[in-house]
Amino acid sequence: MQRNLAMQLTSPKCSGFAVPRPSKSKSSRATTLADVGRAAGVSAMAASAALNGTKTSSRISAATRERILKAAKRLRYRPNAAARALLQRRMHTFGLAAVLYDALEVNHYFLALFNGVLSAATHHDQTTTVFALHNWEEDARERLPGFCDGRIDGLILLAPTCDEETIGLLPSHFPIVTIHGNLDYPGAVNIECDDEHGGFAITEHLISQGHRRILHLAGLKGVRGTECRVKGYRRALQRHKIRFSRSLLHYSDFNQEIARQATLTWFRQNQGQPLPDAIFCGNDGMAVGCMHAVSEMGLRIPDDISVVGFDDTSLSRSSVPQLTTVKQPLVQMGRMAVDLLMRRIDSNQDEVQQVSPIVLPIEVVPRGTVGPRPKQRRLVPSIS
Amino acid sequence: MQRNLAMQLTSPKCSGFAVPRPSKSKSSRATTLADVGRAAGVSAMAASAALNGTKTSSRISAATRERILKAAKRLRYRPNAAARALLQRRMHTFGLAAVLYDALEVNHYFLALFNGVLSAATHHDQTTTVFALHNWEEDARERLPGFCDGRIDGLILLAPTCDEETIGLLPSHFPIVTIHGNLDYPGAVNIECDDEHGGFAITEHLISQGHRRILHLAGLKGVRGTECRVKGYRRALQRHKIRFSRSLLHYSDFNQEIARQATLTWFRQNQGQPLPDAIFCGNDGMAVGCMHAVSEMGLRIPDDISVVGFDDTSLSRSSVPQLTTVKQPLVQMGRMAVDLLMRRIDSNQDEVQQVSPIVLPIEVVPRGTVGPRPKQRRLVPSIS
DNA sequence: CTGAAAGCGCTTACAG
DNA sequence: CTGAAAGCGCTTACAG
Repeated sequence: MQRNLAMQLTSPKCSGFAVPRPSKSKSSRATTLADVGRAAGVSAMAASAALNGTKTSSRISAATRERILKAAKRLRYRPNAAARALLQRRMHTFGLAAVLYDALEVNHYFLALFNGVLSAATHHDQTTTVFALHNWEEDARERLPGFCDGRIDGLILLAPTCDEETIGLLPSHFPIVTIHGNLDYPGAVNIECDDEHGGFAITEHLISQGHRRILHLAGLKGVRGTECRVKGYRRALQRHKIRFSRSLLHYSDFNQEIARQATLTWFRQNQGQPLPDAIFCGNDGMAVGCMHAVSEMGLRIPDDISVVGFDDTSLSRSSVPQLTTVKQPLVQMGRMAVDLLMRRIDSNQDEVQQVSPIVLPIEVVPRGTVGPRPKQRRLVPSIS
Repeated sequence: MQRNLAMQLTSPKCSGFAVPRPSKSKSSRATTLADVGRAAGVSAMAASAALNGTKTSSRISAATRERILKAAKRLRYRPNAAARALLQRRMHTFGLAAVLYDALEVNHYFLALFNGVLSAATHHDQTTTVFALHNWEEDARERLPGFCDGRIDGLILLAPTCDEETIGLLPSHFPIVTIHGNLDYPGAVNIECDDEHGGFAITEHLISQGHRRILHLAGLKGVRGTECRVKGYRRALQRHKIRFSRSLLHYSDFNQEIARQATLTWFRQNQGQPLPDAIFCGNDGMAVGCMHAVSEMGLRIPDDISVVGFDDTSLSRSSVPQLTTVKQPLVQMGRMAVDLLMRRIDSNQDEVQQVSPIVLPIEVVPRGTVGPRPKQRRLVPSIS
């Protein structure tokens, strides 16, 4: 019991036991400021001043400074990051926490955001530490707080299903930015895109091609992004006087294989009904799964049926034919998350600055999976 | 001049200037061991002993220890990572350096390895810091050594084109593992897979389906992986008494769009020649680009022509039809890199332990893009 | 068996 | 204008 508590409290990395100091011999020890000073015949402090170019450096003569710089270069001196961090309370590193399913589409989505995050991090001279969580429930609650132990200065959460309790466990005032957060966490900025408008625009795009019987294969029920897209879908139907049919809204999950199965299931349940003109999928990975299912049933895309996705991840350009989809500016969102986080880290964390959530615009990207509405009405074929 | 040198020497994160200590008020300062001790009415050292469960903890009475644990929990105490690192010379973090093109296929390849790296890192209670490089030349040489300043305990390099000079710039004895390294760097373990056999096996697979006129759209010339695959391709032809034709070996690059263009170029240059039975592409992304080109020319896969890739990244399962390819155990390679690195970190770095490179087996994965050799001989169509 | 001190590597504020 | 000291938060070896 007491043991357990101790385990909980200590950082996971030492598993409750103090790690013995490794016996490194001199040869493998990194060069220190003292080494540089010794080599240049000055104190460590003088070396520090010369190398950092602080105002105190003015007192070091040009000749001495040159000697110091030369020694530092020769010895390949690098200021120790841990020592600096201890002093400055800054690791110049932030964390990126995400649940990385094995599933494709989450990866593609992650990859795009990650590109943005990394490029902005490099720009700010920060490094990025990735925390791969198993889920946003127990695992996040158990491990996330432990990461906020000085190894990172702030945290970006890809938090589609993160709840308020989890956020509450983190140190108060810890700089946090969420992307596609499921809630507006107090004190955290959220970045998302206009999902409702995305659902609206892509549905309207399909309607503009003559489609009227549009199946929406939606993402995971209850997730904010899913519900907003459904809302947009329904608004577009209403706007164009198409009656919403409950049988044309089918919830599934953001996963290629699950979406493939869900498509087959829907077709099985609706045998003999009129074939949908088009299928609007919750994201690109789902659309690819849906395309596989449609193709298995002997239907051609876009001749027999149109299919669209959401996100505009790299998947949409690798499918054959390429996928018509809704572009979320994912790379930009990743960059923005870093910029916002940097601002929060630099600012005084005590002034509670409630920033309103950032909502980015979306854009329909027409590619090859949408065609005109088929002339000939067909029924849903029976599945062997 | 002197300024420049100073800039070079200081860590990039502070850009040559000392960062002023941020004035954090007490409220946002993290709980320290002293705080815990004070709350429990003992010294910081006693608190440390109780929380760490070291042998010295035996001297702390059960009641006192419980008081300390309670205080620590109440105050949400987390041992400061920087302070620990300073003492232990361990950040419990390693770096993963890679050039992350915007191009698709490198990302897919990276993603698979990254999954393996992250899962093994979690298993070892380590965290992973990602260093995104622009290239393996100037950028790697300039920035990589600066990362070895104590913020990471070791480095995994995805180094397809890294040269020996770059490795030489890193601190000697710094634990390094390379994946698909282009050279055997002294002191670094390299992990790769049996590319030669992969090229051989997939070519033989095509031959077994009756194909004889096999175009090899190879990856970037000069990269070890590329050349090994070419070698395997040629060995398979030879084994089956098919004369190698220089016109059927076309070097390109590991990039979807470049491969698409290269395919079109090859077809343009070979108009009127017999159509290849099959195309063996340097990796999956190239295969997808090739599929797009082939499809643009009005040819069907696999009825008119077969296409195969290499790697078995997630791309191969998202194309329609799904791609026949060669499986590299990328996730496993990522895991293995971490395991090896951990062993190097834990071991005494002074004993130069030259480990022989690790070569993993490959496996042909038959999917939907390979069919029997078309009965009817066709010629390369002309491109509009 | 317990407490005070030393030290990891660095920088800053403070004596000389 | 320069040098020695203090301190970031922690742990370990060493006096009492």
